[in-house]
Amino acid sequence: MNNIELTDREKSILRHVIRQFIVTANPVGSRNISKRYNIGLSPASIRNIMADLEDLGLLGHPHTSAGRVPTDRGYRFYVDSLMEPAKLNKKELDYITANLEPDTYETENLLKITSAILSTITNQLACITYPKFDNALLNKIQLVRLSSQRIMVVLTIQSGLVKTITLEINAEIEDDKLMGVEQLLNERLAGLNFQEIRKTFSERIKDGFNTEYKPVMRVFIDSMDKIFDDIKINEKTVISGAKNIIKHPEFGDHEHFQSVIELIEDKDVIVHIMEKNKDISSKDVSIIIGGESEDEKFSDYSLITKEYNIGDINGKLGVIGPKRMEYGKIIAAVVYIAELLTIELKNQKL
Amino acid sequence: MNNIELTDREKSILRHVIRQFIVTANPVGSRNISKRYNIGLSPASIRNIMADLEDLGLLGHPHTSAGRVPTDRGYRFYVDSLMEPAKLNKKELDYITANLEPDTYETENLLKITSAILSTITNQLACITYPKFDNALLNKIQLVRLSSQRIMVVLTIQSGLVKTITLEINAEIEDDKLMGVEQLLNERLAGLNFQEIRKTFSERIKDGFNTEYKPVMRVFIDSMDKIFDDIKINEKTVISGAKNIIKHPEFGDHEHFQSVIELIEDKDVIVHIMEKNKDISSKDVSIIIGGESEDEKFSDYSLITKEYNIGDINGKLGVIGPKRMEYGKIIAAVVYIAELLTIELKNQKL
DNA sequence: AATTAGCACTCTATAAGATGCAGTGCTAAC
DNA sequence: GTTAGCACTGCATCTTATAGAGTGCTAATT
Repeated sequence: MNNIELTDREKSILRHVIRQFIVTANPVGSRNISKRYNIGLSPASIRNIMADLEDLGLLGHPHTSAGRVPTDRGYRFYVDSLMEPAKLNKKELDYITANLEPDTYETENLLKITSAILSTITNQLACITYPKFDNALLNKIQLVRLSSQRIMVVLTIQSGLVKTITLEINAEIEDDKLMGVEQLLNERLAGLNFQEIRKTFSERIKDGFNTEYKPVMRVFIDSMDKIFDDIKINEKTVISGAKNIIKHPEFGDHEHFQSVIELIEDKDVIVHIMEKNKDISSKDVSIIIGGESEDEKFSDYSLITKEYNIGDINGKLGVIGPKRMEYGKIIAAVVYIAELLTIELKNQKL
Repeated sequence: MNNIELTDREKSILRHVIRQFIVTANPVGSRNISKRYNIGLSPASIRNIMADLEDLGLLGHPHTSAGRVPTDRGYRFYVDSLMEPAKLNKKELDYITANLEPDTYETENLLKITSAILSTITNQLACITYPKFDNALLNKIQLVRLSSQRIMVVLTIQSGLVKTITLEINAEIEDDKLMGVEQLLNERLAGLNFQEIRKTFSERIKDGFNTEYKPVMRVFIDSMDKIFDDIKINEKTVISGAKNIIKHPEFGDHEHFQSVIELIEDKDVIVHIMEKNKDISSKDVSIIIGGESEDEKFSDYSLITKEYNIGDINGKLGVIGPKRMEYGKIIAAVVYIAELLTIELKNQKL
């Protein structure tokens, strides 16, 4: 995909420009580089190289007499070939351990806390999706009678997470019938994943349909989507840290400010971008830079995400910020927290 | 509390100033009023009256040669004595009916949708708290075995709402003991409210403590807070509509922008203010204007809230915006939606 | 006695210059 | 291939000028 060949000197200049721009947020000039790093080249030579890099589409100009600014392609090259990996420092690690205690919270709250931590450490927006139940393996179904006409369906999945759904039934159901249905459902569905159950539910239980259980089964058929459908991710996705991200100089004007608000309130854009590149080997960190997202609204941002796992199910967490972000550091943070979450949640008897 | 006596003429001028300021967001001058409303007074006379109103603390000046601006006291007088009640128009009513269908959602989602609607109609921030379980009357407790060492406690309250908590037990519990405990708990606790249960739990079940149920009972004692404690309101409170509120001219600069973000991300300020005036007859609309909140961070905002009820429990919903808001209209919206929610939720067999 | 016209004054917002600066691109010299 | 030199460009910032909206006070008017 990225078959650009650069000389060592070009790489060095490109790296300096991007590094410098990430730190200062100002277009980087030739003189600046020549002086700051004693690179053994005059500003004029650096200008020539910069011009070449611009021809290659790696750098750009805001206007004639401004310094150079990385393009999306420039960032991409930097991330793929130039950047050296970073590590979290002691202070950051301490902050995480001090604040993240997965076993003390219920899942939803854990997500909020994790997101807040990730955001604080990176000084960007953080987001985290609720784990997807699509691949969840059903351990068992239990039916609890709430009142004469309402039952609660309790689904336990292999990882130990529990999902409950309340069903309305327009008829009195005797206790023994309820237990019969419970047993039937368990026999037919236990061990399967939700996706599979959705596809083959009617088929699997159709013989139970012509028995005394019919009225209850009907309710289950009707509510199947509600019970086994995946959760609506963007309702459960947490995005936090607006107060961090708006301090960056790119959000000085009203327009960009508004764009942050939109990003946070309509989670669809972010969730969609996070979901999109699912075909990319899902264990790795995914990095999406500006226009690569193919979403106009996201063209000023970058997104770094990674999967985390809770037994049989998984979600994603990530960081969103202006393209001018410290990729190395943020990747380290995302990876660290995703892995921490995965390990801790595995140890936890959910 | 507000024993200011004004002449009709003063009232009229004050009303005009506030009305005008609410619409235009610019300090209102004497000439402006004299021309716009043919009030039969020259600018000079109006200036005299304005000066009087300023002495009374109802109006203020941003600087010497600017027009007048309402003070908190001015708004308060307006809201209490000057404003005439407004009604929602057909378009707004239609919008609400088209979007709010309480019986199709689970509670948490319903809150989100309600908040979004309220925000759209008023063009301000909307917020809504999860109903407080403090006064909830316990209907019954059910214990569901999730695995050998985990049980789910299902609490059904009178209104039909259900709360579930998962407990970890460090010992194998036989089925019959579980059922015995369930029965015991129901006998002792059903019909009481959560607050009462919290206070008297150990007392009420202490005789069950020296029986074969001891190990299970111990877990209940230890987890009592988790089970019967009130939900942490600010975790469940929904605030939405930032994209509406930031369009108002008062949020032109960075500082005010940041203040909105803080308000949304740290819900504590809002939740605290909403909770504070609970002693005021809780059925009525509550209006808090700027400094009346006694919170520095809230001094530029007003808050209009009302209670809504789901059977035995209740929450609050409200609108937050700059003090320069259309009080009449927003009160109408808050009242209407709170009542709609209450009625609809009553009809709903939860 | 209340109202109004007139006027000097104040503060702000906006536009228009003026100036400096950072940086480029090109050419010619090294 | 590299660098010095130079003309040029666009932006940011500061200053200054100007217009406008509004006040407060005083004196005239009703």
